[in-house]
Amino acid sequence: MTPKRSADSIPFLVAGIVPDVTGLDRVFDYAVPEALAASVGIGGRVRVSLNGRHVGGWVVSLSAPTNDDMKLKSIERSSGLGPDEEILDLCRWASWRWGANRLRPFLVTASPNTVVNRPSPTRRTTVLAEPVSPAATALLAQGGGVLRLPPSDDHMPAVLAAARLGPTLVVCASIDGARVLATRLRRTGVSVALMPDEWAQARGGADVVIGARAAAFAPCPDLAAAIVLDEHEDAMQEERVPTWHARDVVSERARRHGAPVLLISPCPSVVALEGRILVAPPPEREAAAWPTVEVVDRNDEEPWKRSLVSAALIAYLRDPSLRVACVLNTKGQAKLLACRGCNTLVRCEDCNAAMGEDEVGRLDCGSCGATRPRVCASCGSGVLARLRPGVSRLRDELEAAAQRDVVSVVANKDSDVLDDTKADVFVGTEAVLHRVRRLDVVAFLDFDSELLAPRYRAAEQALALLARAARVLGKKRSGGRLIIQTTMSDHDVVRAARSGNPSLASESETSHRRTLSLPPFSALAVIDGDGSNDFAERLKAVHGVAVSPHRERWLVRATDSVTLAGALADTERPPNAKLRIEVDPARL
DNA sequence: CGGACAAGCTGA
DNA sequence: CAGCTTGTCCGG
Repeated sequence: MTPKRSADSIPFLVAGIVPDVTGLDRVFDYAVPEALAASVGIGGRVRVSLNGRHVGGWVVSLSAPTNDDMKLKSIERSSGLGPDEEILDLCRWASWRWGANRLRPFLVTASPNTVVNRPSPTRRTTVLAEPVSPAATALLAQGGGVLRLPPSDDHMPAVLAAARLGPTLVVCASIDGARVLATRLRRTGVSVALMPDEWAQARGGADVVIGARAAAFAPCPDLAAAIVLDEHEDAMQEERVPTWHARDVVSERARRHGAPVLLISPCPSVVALEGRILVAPPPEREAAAWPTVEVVDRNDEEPWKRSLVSAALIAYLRDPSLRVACVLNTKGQAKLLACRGCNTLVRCEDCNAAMGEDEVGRLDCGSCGATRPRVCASCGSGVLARLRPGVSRLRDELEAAAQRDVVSVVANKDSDVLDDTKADVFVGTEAVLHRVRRLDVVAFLDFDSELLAPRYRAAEQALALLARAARVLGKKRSGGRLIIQTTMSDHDVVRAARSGNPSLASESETSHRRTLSLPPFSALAVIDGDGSNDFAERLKAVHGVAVSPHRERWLVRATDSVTLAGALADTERPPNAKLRIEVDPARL
């Protein structure tokens, strides 16, 4: 459409602009001067003057001017490329899907970190590198699905299978993982754009565009296939609102292109599995690809006497030929309580999760929010014992047991390098799995606290933790040992790891979620902030949506994510509300 | 978000 | 009533 220019004061084109200003997510109209008409396109980044200050922004629409547009301010200049029209539309979808009501956070994610004025020309090759995964090839031919690859299996053959189809988007759980894979892919002659730094090359058309979560919004012209590696990882979901998930963004994006998606994981989430084909290796091969798992049953001792340093563990600690990591997650979890009278662990009567103690001395379920008096449910005794030692005491205890130096590995500081040559025994949070190399034994000292964590995804996250350890240890024949200390040796997650068959966990988790109507059998959102009471009241009227109070906030449960997103988008927000809407909450 | 402006509070 | 804080509105 060629706009008419009847007078000099009527702009050549009118651009809808989203300013790059947090807290201000509205579209403002600006005139596109004829001189900029060639360099300003949809999704492009521009500088504009807004209310007396110069700010960046994105062009989200272009239209012919009307007579009302005579007094519009003009765009000052172009400041490079942003998302193309398709990605812009994907941003709109994601904004709707995660109840964001604003576009800016997605536009930031979809834009390069530096000014990119033109795409970098990239050599497009025919990918012929070997080896190619036959399972991945077959699954891609069926339109994609979930590929369960054991923890220490190489991802390259699956990525190469996808790259044979044409331009492929690969989303990894970490930027480090993406970097390693990018380097290996380049060695095979494939052209690779590593996000976020090589945005211009991605836009120019690389064979493989690869990066961490944000790469879900990376340019990838003529997308032919997409892969999400380690779909089960928490890092796949943005932790701030809008809490978008790379799996869901990539799936929607590929669907729009008719491109197949592979969700690859040693322990796929039940959300990933729902409605998708699952391909797993033959059971014997998969079992062999997990390390040897040894379960130390902690039921043998009375709960308050139980040491985290079991006799079985001591044997490994004392073997000077073994490098041992002891994992104890202490971050943000309630202390476990047990009854001194009958040894029963204190659990919620409604949802079975472990209960903690609140400030007023009542028992408090971190999972469903129920509370009850501080009394054992099975024997009525009020004498409860806390089951958690301090980490420094634990280090001393381990050192005494090991009769050699024990290094405690603290949370990931900026210095990712840890001198892991000074000792052979380590203790710390799961960070030890990322920061210590060459381990022979990984011991989860208190796996109950993972299995009973007050989050509805606790079981999946517990298995994810075991998978991470399994990746460090390698296959059974490499001799690594995974030790799980727990009172719940029959738990499906423990059985799944021990038998190297994640279906044992995912099948029971699926039926559990179905029974409790949790995702993927419903869609959840948690709402709080100013105006949330009014907003929740209005949501109650929407068909297919249930609203209930949950720990000082509102829990919204809908039949599915489309209903949920529709309800959140169509329900009027109170004026001046400062709502915080967390769709698909990672923990609940 | 950040600037403009109005309304409310305080102390001399 | 100047000087300051707090709240509300608005941007093209």
